[in-house]
Amino acid sequence: MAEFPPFAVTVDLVVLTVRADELCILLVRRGVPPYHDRWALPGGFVGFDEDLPDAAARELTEETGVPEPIGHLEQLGTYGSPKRDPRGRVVTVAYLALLPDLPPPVAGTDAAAADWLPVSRVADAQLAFDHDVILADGLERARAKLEYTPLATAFCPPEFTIARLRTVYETVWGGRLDPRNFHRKVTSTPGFVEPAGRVTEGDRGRPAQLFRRGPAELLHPPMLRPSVTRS
Amino acid sequence: MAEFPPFAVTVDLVVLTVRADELCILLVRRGVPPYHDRWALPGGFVGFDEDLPDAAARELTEETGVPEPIGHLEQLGTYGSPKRDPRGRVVTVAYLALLPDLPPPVAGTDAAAADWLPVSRVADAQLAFDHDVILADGLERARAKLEYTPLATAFCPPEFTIARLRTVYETVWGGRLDPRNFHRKVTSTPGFVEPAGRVTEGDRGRPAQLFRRGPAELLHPPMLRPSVTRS
DNA sequence: ATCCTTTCTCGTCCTAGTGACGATAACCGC
DNA sequence: GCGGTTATCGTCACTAGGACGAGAAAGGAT
Repeated sequence: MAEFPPFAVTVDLVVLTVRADELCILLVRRGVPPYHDRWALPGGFVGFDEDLPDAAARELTEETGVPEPIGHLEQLGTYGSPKRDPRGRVVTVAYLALLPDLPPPVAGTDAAAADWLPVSRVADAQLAFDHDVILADGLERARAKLEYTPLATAFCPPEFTIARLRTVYETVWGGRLDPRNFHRKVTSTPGFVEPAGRVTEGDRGRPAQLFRRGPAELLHPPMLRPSVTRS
Repeated sequence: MAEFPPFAVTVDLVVLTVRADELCILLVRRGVPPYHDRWALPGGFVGFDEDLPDAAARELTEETGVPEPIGHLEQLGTYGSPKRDPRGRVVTVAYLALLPDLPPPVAGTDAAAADWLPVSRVADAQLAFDHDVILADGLERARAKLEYTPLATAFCPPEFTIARLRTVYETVWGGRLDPRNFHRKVTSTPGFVEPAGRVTEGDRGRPAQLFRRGPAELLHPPMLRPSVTRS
C-alpha cells in the first residue's frame, strides 16, 4: 500500500420520525459553503481512529441531543461519485435512524439551524450534494423494512397502543389500514408486541391496552402493504 | 475541508455462483503481505476519478474475465473498522455479485491463484482481513433476496428450466423443495419467468420447457423458505 | 341519568395462496 | 415393449388475510 489515492470519509444520517401524523426528517441548514444556506442531511467526517457505526451514533447524539440507545440505527449505503462534493473526493457512508417523536433539535457547529421537516415538503427544498438520492433510498428502505421487521416500534415510545402503531404504518406507507384487521394481525404475529398490562387514560373513546416491543427480529408472516396490486 | 483524515477506499466482491449443486464463491489466494497465502475476497483500490459501482464492475471483469452485463451486481455494505487492515485506515465498500456457472478464473496481478470454493468449505479457510464477516453478510443478503426478488435467475444462463431454477433455490437455501409446488409457484407469479418457446434435448426424462427471466423486479407473492417455522 | 359519539376489541364470512401428494405425459436405455 | 426418470397438471385441505358486523368502554352533551 505504498501509494493510494487519498479520500475523505464522512457519515450522513437519514433521521426519520413520525409526528402529528406526518413522516418527518431531521435536516440542518448549512452555515458554510458549499451549498451555503441549503438544507442537508446531518453528518460529518469520520475520525481517523473511529469506527463507522460509532461515527454515526456520535453524529446522531450531537444533532438530536439525545443519548443514543433509543430507536434504531443501521447502515443504509455508501455514496462516492467523484463529483458529488466540489471540495474533493468524499465518500459518505449513509445511516438510517428511526426515532420516536422528540423535541426540536438545536443547531450544531457548522449548521445555521436544525429542524424536523415533513418529507412531503422536502422535494422542493433542494437538498445539498446528492442528499436527495440518499433520502429517497432511506425512505424506500424504511418503507420496506416495516413490512418484514418490527421496526415500526422504533417510531413509538417504549409503551404504545395498537392504534399508535397503526398510525406509524399509515404515515410511512401513506394510506389507511383497517383497524380491526391490523389489531388482529399485530397481536397474532409472534414476538411483535407484548402487553404491558396497563391502559391509556384520558383520551377519547374506550381506553386502549398498552404494549411493548416483543423479542422478534423478523415478522412471520410479514405485514402487507395495501398498495401492492396483487395478481 | 481544510483538514481531514486521509483514508484509503477499496471495493471487495462477494461473487457467488451455483455449480454442481453447490454454492460457490470466487476467492483469490493472496500473493503479498499482509495475510500472505491466505484466501481473500477479490477487490482493489478505487481510482481517484472512479465511481464506486464502476470500480466494482471493473474488479469483477478483471477477476472473472467476463464482460460484465451478465448476472447481478449490487452494493452490500461498507466496512471500516480502524483495525481491519494492518497497513492503515482502509474503508472497503463490499459488493455482491450473482453469476451463472462460469469457467475457472485466472489469477490476477497480486493474486497467486483464484478459484471457486464451495462456501461450505470456506469456514475453515481462514479468510484474510474481516472477509469472513463480509461473506456472511453476503450470504444472508443473497438468501433473503431470493425470497422476494427474481434474482435466482441471475445464477442461471439466459434460458433455463424450472428444475434448474429449483436447484438454485435448493442450493442457496439448503434443503429440498417440492418440484410440483415449485413449478406452480414460479409459473403463476406474474413477471417471474417467461416461456422461451423451446425445450431441452438429450437429458434424462421428459424434455422440459425453457424459460427466460421475466420483467418483474419484485415477487408478489414472495417465495417462501420451508425452514421458516410458521406459528 | 340518558343518549350519542368515539375508539377499542372480538368474531364471522369468503377467497387467494400453499403444502401434501396422486396422476399423467414424454423422454431415455435396454 | 418395458421400466426408469423427469416434467407437468390436478385435487384436497388448511391458513392467512380482506371486508365488515357488533359489542365494550370511555367522555361529553342535554
